[in-house]
Amino acid sequence: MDKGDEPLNVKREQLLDAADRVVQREGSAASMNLIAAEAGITKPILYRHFGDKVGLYRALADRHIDELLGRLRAALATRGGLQARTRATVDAYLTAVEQQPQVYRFLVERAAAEEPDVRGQVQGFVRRFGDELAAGIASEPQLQGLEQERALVWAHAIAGMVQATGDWWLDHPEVPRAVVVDQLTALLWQGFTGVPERVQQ
Amino acid sequence: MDKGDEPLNVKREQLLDAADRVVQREGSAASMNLIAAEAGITKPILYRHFGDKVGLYRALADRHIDELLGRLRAALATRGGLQARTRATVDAYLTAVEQQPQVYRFLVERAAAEEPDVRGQVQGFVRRFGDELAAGIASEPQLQGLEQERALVWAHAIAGMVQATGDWWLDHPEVPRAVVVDQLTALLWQGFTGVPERVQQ
DNA sequence: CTCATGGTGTTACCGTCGGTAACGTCATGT
DNA sequence: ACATGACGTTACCGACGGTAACACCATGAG
Repeated sequence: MDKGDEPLNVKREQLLDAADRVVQREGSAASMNLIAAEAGITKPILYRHFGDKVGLYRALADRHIDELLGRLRAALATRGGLQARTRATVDAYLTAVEQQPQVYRFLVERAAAEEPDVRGQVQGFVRRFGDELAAGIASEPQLQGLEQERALVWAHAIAGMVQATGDWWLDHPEVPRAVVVDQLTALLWQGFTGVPERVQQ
Repeated sequence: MDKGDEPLNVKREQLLDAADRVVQREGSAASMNLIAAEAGITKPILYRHFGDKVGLYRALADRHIDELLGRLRAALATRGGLQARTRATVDAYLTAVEQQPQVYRFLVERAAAEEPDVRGQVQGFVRRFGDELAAGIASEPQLQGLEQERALVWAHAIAGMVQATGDWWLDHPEVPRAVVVDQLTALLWQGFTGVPERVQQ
């Protein structure tokens, strides 16, 4: 569903652009009125295009999610061993956090928490990342021993782990990204087993 | 701070009890009016006691957080090897999720997302769990090789991992808790290293 | 006895939010 | 000429978070 009619979605994209600007500027104070004003119009048009607020938020989130998910997919599909690809994926995620913190916050906080009632519908960004990751893990040659259930649990665990670390890192920018990536990769790779020796950075 | 004046906090606790009931019953639709009505009073009294909405939410969250954090601390301090204690802690967390899903949702969704502006103040539940965990990891005899920075990153990573898995599990109750616990422990313990063999459940 | 204090409670109001009804305008193609 | 439909408006609604103003007791001190 939601294919892409050519003439209709022109305006729609403009509205989303405006909404994006407001979110970027106002953060969580982005209201329908503000967004409409930014777009140079008034509320009802917004509602005709997106139904309601979560509709707009979802549309807004989908754009970024699709792009970020694409980057993560690409990182996961690079050449190299599983460890290197794990590292690349984690790095891609944290790079996104670093480059657009406001957008990132919107994705994990608003788009996820704004719809606690319609649960099961959009699931927020991390959830989609987790589902995606589960498929990746399940089809990983090196991990063929995994039963599907484990792949699911692990995928969502890993997604949440990277997300929480990203959140924490937002408030601790003094730690270089490479360090965080290294430590996450190490944890993912060896867990507590490989603990005493220093990470080979 | 926030010690505990004896006569004053009697009413306060009653109000928090009422708020608790509303949150349990209404979920995210818990408004100040509803809470006041549940307590048999009107809004302004609520505001005199808690300042504003996030004040109430914080007081409400703190009760549960303190209790849950206590249980996690206890699990982390049981006798046994690090692995067994890791498992116990993960299990304690997921047990809380299982027993009071509504409260748990409130802790991670509302209390965390309700105050995106006052960031750095309460930080939500998972954040506090992460900080606590960092101290635990740092003082762990078996993990003395860890630099402090790594302990921090790992702690928040692990906290987020368990939290995200808990969230996911809320929507997949068909998976037994023990299975989730086992798989999380395995991931934490060995990471991808120990992957091909089945978990010894 | 009086009177200030401080906690408990109320009603009535404010601005803002998400959302909608009703009404116009202006191209388009038949 | 006329229906269609997208684009746009103003004006309104109920509910929310939050506050001002006022009232009702107890207490204890002068």
